[in-house]
Amino acid sequence: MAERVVPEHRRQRRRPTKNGTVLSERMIVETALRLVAQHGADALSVRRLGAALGADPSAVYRYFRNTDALLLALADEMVGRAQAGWRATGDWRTDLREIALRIHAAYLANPQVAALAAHRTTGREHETRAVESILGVLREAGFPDAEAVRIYHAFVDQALAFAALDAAALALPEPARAADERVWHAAYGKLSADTHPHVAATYPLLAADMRDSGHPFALELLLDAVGARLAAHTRG
Amino acid sequence: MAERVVPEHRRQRRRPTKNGTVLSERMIVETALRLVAQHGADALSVRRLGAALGADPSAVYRYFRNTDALLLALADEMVGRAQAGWRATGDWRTDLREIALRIHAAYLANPQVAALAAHRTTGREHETRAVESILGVLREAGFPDAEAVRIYHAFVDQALAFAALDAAALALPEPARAADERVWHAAYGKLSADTHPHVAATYPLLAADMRDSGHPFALELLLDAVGARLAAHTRG
DNA sequence: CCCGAAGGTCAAGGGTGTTGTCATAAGGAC
DNA sequence: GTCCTTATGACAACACCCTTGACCTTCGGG
Repeated sequence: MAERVVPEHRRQRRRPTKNGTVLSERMIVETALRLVAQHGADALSVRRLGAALGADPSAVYRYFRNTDALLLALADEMVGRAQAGWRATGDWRTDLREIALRIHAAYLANPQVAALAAHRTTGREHETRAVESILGVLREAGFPDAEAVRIYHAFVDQALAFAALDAAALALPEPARAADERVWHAAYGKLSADTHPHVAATYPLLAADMRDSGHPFALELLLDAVGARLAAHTRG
Repeated sequence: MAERVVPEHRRQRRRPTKNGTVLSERMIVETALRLVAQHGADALSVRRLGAALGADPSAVYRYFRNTDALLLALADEMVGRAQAGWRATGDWRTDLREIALRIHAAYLANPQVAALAAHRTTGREHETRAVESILGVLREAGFPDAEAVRIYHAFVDQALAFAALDAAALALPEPARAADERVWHAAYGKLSADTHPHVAATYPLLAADMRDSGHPFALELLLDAVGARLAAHTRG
């Protein structure tokens, strides 16, 4: 079949589909995100996407080489939405917290896509801008380059990892998700103090705490540690 | 079809398959892990599992209600392998570090399964024992219950989240994985100092650092922060 | 030794991504 | 305004997926 995909900026002809809609990369990405948001995780199939677009499924392959390419486009779109409107305040701690929370929120808004794409490196426009922003916050805070890079890496991976973890839990098919939640009461509530003394002693606190994400607190811990290092650098 | 699955401990009859093998829950779990380890992520299908077992694919459904139940069994097996032989030393920092690194290693040993199951709560034997161990380390270090629970949550979620993130990257089909790695040189190496000054200034450090996991350093940061809190508690 | 039923097998239904081929309309050339 | 090229949408088919209902064989308790 040779090469089917023509880069978006070089497209000239736009032949409408059978029922009149005119396709484009942008339109496909938006339709896919909407599709996944409205119906479950399993809704993202080329066939269903075709149906939602009012086109034959195979038409999608004129715009994306395969489903992986489509996924990367969806991922970068999410990163873009996470950054929309963000501006540095000059206070590194405020800025980093805001960035992490925005990433988390944007990913959770499309959990199905986030679960599939959070660990990918796209190198696309929105992603590179995010990297630039975070590095900027750290270097301007006063970290030497090597340390800024190490902290950047830990920080961004932690944000993405938690986003993926929480998104994956949300993206679960409903029966599995509900079952996982019940486990905290069903299994952990029944453990005996003889075999599991620490769980038994803290069970009510545990069941309550595990209902929410561990991300905000883990983020504060990371910021604490980063702050301590910064103090050491600026003192030294 | 009524209820097909008989709990393992109540099985009495064991009818051999057509080519002579005798099935069991344990054997299916081990075969599945081996299958996934040897061939890629996509190797885990009921059909292929049936073939590897020397049985009709549908025989698996006599042991697991569906593929999700099988996945949870695989997940708990991994948690069990992570803990095998672990014993507390009495030094909380050493113990927590060891637990996190073991989880990370065990999950990366079966990346395909880890990527699918790291965020699940099974409530099974190996998982509850791990929870007990971690809570024990924190409470015996001197944290009051409420704080121990919060730190437990952040700690374990961070370990699982990084394990899932790194596993997912490893589990990628080879072409996609290689492409993601190339991006750090191809895309980020070409960014201009005009538009991305911080990336341009740190690019060699960045490309080198991103080759490895951010987990070890993020873990040390978390342990630093936990240590600071512990000092505050024991002083107060 | 018999017989109930556990458990392996078979076949089918309804999904999936992907690709080779075909046909049609868009838009440049004249 | 007409023609021609070719981009692009449509169609059909392949090979795989999970799951289930019905069937049948063989195990093992009485």
